Amino acid sequence: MQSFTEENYLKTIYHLSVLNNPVQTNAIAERMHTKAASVTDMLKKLAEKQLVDYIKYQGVNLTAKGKLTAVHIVRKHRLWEVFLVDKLNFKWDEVHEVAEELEHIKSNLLIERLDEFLNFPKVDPHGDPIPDQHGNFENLGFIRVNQLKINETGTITGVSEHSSVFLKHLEKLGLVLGKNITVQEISEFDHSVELLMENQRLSISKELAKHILIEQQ
Amino acid sequence: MQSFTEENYLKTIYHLSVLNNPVQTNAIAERMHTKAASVTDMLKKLAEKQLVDYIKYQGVNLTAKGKLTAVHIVRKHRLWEVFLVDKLNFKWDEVHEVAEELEHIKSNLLIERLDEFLNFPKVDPHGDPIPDQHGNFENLGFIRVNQLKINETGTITGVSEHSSVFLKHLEKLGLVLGKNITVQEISEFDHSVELLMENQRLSISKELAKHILIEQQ
DNA sequence: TATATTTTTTAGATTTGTCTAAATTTTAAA
DNA sequence: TTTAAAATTTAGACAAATCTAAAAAATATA
Repeated sequence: MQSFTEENYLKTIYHLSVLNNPVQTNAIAERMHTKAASVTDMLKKLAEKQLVDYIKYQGVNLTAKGKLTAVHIVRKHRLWEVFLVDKLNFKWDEVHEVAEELEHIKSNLLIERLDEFLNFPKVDPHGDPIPDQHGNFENLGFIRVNQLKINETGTITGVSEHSSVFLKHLEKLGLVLGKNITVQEISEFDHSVELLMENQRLSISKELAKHILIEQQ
Repeated sequence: MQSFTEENYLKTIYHLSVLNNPVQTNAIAERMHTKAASVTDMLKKLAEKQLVDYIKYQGVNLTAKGKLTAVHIVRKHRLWEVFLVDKLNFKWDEVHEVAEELEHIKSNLLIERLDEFLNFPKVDPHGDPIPDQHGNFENLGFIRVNQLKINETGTITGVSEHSSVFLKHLEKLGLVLGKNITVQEISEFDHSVELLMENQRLSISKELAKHILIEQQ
């Protein structure tokens, strides 16, 4: 049985390991708003419990056991988000913080019944895939806007950043799920991306582009 | 903002104070499966935060502030129980432990939306009343036998459980509409209630007491 | 390659909630 | 009312998770 805190570390390592392997101490510290020294302490503890492979000064990778735990938390987080939006009429930028708490509730029966109640959703309100109870994702096939080349086109299907500032900003720009975009230009200076969306041009930073998931035609 | 642990202490004190005032250290320790010394430490802390009035060697009472906090947790607990039973098909004896976790989720929006989603229920699956967001219980024109304090008296005016086993059992005990009862004693062990009815003493379980509705004189 | 910078770890302290064992207060009994 | 028993508190220790400051290792730079 993991503590609330351990679960949060595993989840963070899981998310970061998509971008980079092994995951570095400072990256974890930054994302969790804590200090590198605290992270080191926890990594040792998680390594002892065989939840991560940890090499001093190098970083960590999740073990199979650690990954399974992390994916289960992600599953719970995303199912709760669907519940909040579909059943309780939360807006997609209001759900994250509450789901951060709900994801730690420890009942398998609860989560399987919730899944059933929600009709076995495959993606959460941000378009992120929901793993099944064995930790497997359905094949999703998305890429990120910053990975598109000039003149390539796609449909927005999700985001990979869930802070409300980010989501509000997107909404203000009209960059919401389902919209079609085409890349017009990519700045050599700061890699910002010029988009065409419904005959409107708009420019977004690389930072923003990175977190917009699209499906290509 | 209270911690998870503080909330559990407040809730326990709230429940115990229905039976006895002030609430004693050992009673809290027993109910929370902890030690008296730990309870003393926490009582000092809660007193400092003005959540309880604490007199050394005597016991504690909740302050208005403490009571409000406690009632809010009770509200959340009971609403979640309704959700689990009504929406996720939990049985009434499966809900308690999960609700013990869910009651600590800290979003007002969540709980008000949940209340709405459940259609503003007035009682939980065990027949216990659900306080509103201001901490008030609806005056239903009746209260339940388990809500009476020692030496209080009332007239049986109804029941909230209609299975024939239950009703037959009541009849056998002579607990029928119109009868006057007085509470003589409430067990600290199982909350069973010792009643005086027409000069006869009888003892009934808390479960039974909960489903007998009475009008007070 | 030597030096500077960044990253990470260690050492030691702090906070929260818990515990045991001993001391104190209250209550019950002789 | 004095003594015995029960309840409660204090003192001191411990585990979990965190922090700051200093030391050590890895990486980048000149």
